[in-house]
Amino acid sequence: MHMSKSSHTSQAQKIKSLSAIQSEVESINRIALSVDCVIFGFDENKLKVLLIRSDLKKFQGKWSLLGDLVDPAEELDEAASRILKQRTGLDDVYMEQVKTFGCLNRHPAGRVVTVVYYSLINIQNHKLKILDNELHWHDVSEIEELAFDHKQILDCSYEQLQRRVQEHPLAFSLLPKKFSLRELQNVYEAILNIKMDRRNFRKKFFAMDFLVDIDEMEQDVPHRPGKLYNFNYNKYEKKKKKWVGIDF
Amino acid sequence: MHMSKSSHTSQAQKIKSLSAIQSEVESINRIALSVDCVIFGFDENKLKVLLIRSDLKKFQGKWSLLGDLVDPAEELDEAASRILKQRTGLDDVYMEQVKTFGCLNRHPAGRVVTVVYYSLINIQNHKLKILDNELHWHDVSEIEELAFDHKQILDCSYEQLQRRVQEHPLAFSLLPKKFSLRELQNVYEAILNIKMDRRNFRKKFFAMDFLVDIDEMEQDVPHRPGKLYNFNYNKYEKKKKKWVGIDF
DNA sequence: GGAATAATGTGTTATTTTTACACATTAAAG
DNA sequence: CTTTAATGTGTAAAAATAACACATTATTCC
Repeated sequence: MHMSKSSHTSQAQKIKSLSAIQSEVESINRIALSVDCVIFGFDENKLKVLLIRSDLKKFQGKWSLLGDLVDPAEELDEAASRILKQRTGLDDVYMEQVKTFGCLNRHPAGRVVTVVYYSLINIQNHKLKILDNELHWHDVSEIEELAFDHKQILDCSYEQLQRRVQEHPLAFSLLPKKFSLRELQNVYEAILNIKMDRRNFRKKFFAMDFLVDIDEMEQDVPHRPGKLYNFNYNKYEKKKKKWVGIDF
Repeated sequence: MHMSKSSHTSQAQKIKSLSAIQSEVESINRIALSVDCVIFGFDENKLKVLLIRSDLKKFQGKWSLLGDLVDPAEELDEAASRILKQRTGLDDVYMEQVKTFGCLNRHPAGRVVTVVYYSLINIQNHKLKILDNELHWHDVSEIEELAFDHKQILDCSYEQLQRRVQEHPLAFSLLPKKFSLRELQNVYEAILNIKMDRRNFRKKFFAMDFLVDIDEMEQDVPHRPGKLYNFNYNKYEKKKKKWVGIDF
């Protein structure tokens, strides 16, 4: 970053002392910064997102993403983890920065720039431990309105998830460690909102060779049980693809 | 965004007045916010990036991206445009947000969170109008060290460009309106750092059917001149692909 | 002006990847 | 024991990608 405003006149080198910059940084040029978390889960064959009732009068009754102000002494990633932990009791989940939203009027309390993260959670393994403000899971496909600009944030995060899930092994973060191929396919179908051919889907994943047959079967399913698999992250890290190809 | 810190005890609905939030937003919780611009260009068959000498004593002699603090009354995108305009005189260029970097110690003057944008510029059409602080183009492949965390920011932006250029018609922003197929291929080869088959490349682009043969030839080239083409953005917008496919 | 040079322009074949599609098997439910 | 509903498996057609060579044209250099 480069802090001086150019004068447009001289081509000379301009040097500033650290203290000159510090006064700019410490002065009026500061802005409230928040982190918002879009927490995705998968249940009943649907993609879900975790919402609370907005605790702001202006948006009373509206649903809202989970967020909080960033402390000036706090890393962004840590703020995201903290919010997740504080609001849900959950820990150690997949997380990825999406984008930063900074519209002047996005927050009624004044200028608040927000850095958005999305998380992927396996709902079965991580039962919510805190339920303040009616915290619970909503179908992504049924959300029409949210507090603030959160609908726009959700849409953007969902689109990023759709893009990323096709090129990276994210789907497994939404499933238990042991899963059947049908469950895996259900995740893809829910996220991408398409139907896939079962045989081709199986062929594709077996060809990738990242699934480990753990020699167990589904339990307590109301139909013929399928085999269970693990995803082998080590193997993936070793042989993951280098892209290349133009396609638009 | 949701601002209260959860107490972890009650499951009741908690409501805050706007003024309560405002005091949080206006108080100590504010952070200096900057925008940094990674400005890519293409020249001599190489991908270039625009750098200045850091104007900060601590990094004297080091090269730096173009950036500035964001004014609390300024949109993020506008800050990025302003920086570009102020430092280079350039206007109306392709721009995309990359990511936000917020490490506690990334700036010697204290906590400065920076939102990174990259831009794509056609160097021929946009001659630099301001040359303060030795502003000029550097080969991306030859950059080894930069001020602040700017090397990391550059790497991240370059990787995003590599990913995006394969799925979106970005390459044309680096070229003049009229370009030859060879120039187009050179852009891809430079960005992706690979060699491509000339015949297959042509076949691919003709099949896409977004190139318009403008019935002109290259001028003043030291070899047989090639035909010139435009990119038809309208046609692209109409028939652009919806992805779908799992591949990692 | 003619020969040498260097890049443009073009088609076909082999390979790989993707898609489409049907039937026997197994366990649970009634 | 019969019915039901899901699992598990292979092949053939179609599409996309990769590999590959030669004639043409303008420039450059004698």
